[in-house]
Amino acid sequence: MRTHGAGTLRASDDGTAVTLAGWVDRRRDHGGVAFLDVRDRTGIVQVVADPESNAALQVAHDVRNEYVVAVHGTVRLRPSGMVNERLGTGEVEVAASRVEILAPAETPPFPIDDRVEADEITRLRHRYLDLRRTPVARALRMRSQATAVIREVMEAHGFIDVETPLLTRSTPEGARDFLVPSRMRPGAFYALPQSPQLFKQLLMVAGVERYYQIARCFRDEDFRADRQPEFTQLDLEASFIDEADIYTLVEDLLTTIWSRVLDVKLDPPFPRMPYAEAMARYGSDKPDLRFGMELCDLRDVFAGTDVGVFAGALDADGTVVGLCLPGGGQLTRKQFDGWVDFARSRGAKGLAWAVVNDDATLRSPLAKFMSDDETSALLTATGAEPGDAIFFGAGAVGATRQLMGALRLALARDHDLIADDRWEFCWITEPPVFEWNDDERRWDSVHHPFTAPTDEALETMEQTPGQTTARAYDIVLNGTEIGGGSIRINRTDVQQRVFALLGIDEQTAAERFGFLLDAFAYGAPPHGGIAFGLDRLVMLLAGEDSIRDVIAFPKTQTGADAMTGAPSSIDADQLRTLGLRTRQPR
RNA sequence: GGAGCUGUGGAGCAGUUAGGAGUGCUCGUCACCCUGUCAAGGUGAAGGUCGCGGGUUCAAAUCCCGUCAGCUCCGCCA
Repeated sequence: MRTHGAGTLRASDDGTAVTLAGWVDRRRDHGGVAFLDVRDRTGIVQVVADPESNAALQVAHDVRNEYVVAVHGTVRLRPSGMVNERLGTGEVEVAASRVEILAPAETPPFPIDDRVEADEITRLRHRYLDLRRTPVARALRMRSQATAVIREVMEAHGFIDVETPLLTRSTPEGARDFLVPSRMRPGAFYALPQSPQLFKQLLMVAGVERYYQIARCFRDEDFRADRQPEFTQLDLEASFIDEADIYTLVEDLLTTIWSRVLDVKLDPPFPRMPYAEAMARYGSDKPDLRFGMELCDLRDVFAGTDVGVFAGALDADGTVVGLCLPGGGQLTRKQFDGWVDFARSRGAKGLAWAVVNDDATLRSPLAKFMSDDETSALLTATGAEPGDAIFFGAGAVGATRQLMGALRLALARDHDLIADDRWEFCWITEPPVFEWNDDERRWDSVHHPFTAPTDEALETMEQTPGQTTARAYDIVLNGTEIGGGSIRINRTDVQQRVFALLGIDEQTAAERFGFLLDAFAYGAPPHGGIAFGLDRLVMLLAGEDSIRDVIAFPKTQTGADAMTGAPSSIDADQLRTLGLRTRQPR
């Protein structure tokens, strides 16, 4: 149907007879001559219809934006001085002998224009039009490139792609499941997988040794800019490996992706930071290392202080955390109040602040309670200079660090302190195995119940569950967790001890994971793996702020597909077939 | 479950703080004119339940209450 891509034509094609087909990106009609910018997936080229070919000119008068046309003509160099340097094809144009309308088009509900960002809901309702725009199309291509490189690298390392079921068994742990009713067994349900976790471990027992899959996963939880109910993981698992093997493999994979997709050279190995250190220095298990502003432990500075809130926190075995904002002395009282509100909205009782004066004294609501020794120790500890602001959080250790970590990010964003041209990868290692669930009064898994504790932690696991470190790792890029995994438990005795701590008795374990435990009885190799959030990875590659921008047909925050109208009600027959009845929603 | 922001011709915005006639800007659309534009240009025209419902008021896009939708965040996401 066509001989060339519109965007591929160059001066060297001068004189070539071509047939193009694509959409009319824009028409400029001068009456006696008309220009059509014709767009296809390769780009845009200018087509000229002039009186030398009256038939073409007549059709050109009739076409409108987004009409689908075929153009027969000849490539020629543009007259001197009329080169368009913003177009790859700017040196040439196609002199049309014939223009054929393949399909007319309504005026689109929003401009198909890279410069205009229409309302997101309008774009999603007509996603097929939104996808015509360059930025969105570019993200899809980048995603395809990334998955192509992933397959290449994984195959080169001897991994094989194995598909696992989408209709599987519900597991009450973790995220809420999406459920699918069974017609054959009314009242019974499949669950869509939250991840292929159990299957990939079974593949290890099966002797696959090296598995990977680009797998769709489903979690019925609330949305964020980087969370959709269905998303894609690069999932992998290998036998007879340890953490170092995973790090090497992943660093090779990511380095290759960045090199091939962005032509950016990364510099592995990536830094590794124990979880406890990340929490202490950044108040986050996914620190953004593109800027400094580390948290500052002020417990020593304020030991025995007269500042009431600090003393109260320290007496209760809590902490005082400082955070220095360079140049923050410029903030107005109202702005400081705004950050206090920020802290309160995140559940903190308050947030204190101080500005460092030129003479190294403090301007602060708390200044009159602080001794000179405390002030100078504070400046030394935080490294604050005159003109800087220091924020203080006080309270329970975990919550305070988390609050100050969130404040660190928000302040840096607000003051544009984040270098957006950097790729700061980081491994976060040895997170806790268990976390205390205060509501349920029990220990929960941080990762999942098959995560192996470190050898050292294993000895004291029962005495101090909260301090048990895991052979687990997350990989973080620019403050976004892009992947996480662990070395799994392959010894029955260890698995039983972990279940015991989690309050999962033998019978419950058998009901929920019996098939896995049975399998492990037949010779389970040491194994481990990792899963990447592919959407997040591509989001960062493409420089986007939301994974919706790298998913062809994403859902809105209430789980709706603005285009198809899903989820929709179903008719009574379908319900009857499945043995279901719906209740009137209130 | 909770907090915040947004909703004004087809698109993007201003107008809301301090109530006074659907007021304005840029683009698009339609008609006519136009032989070198590339965000073409010129002349003219059409196009509005100010998200929806209720309230206050002589009078509401503007104030109040409710509600819907979108987005961001907290909780949630082994």
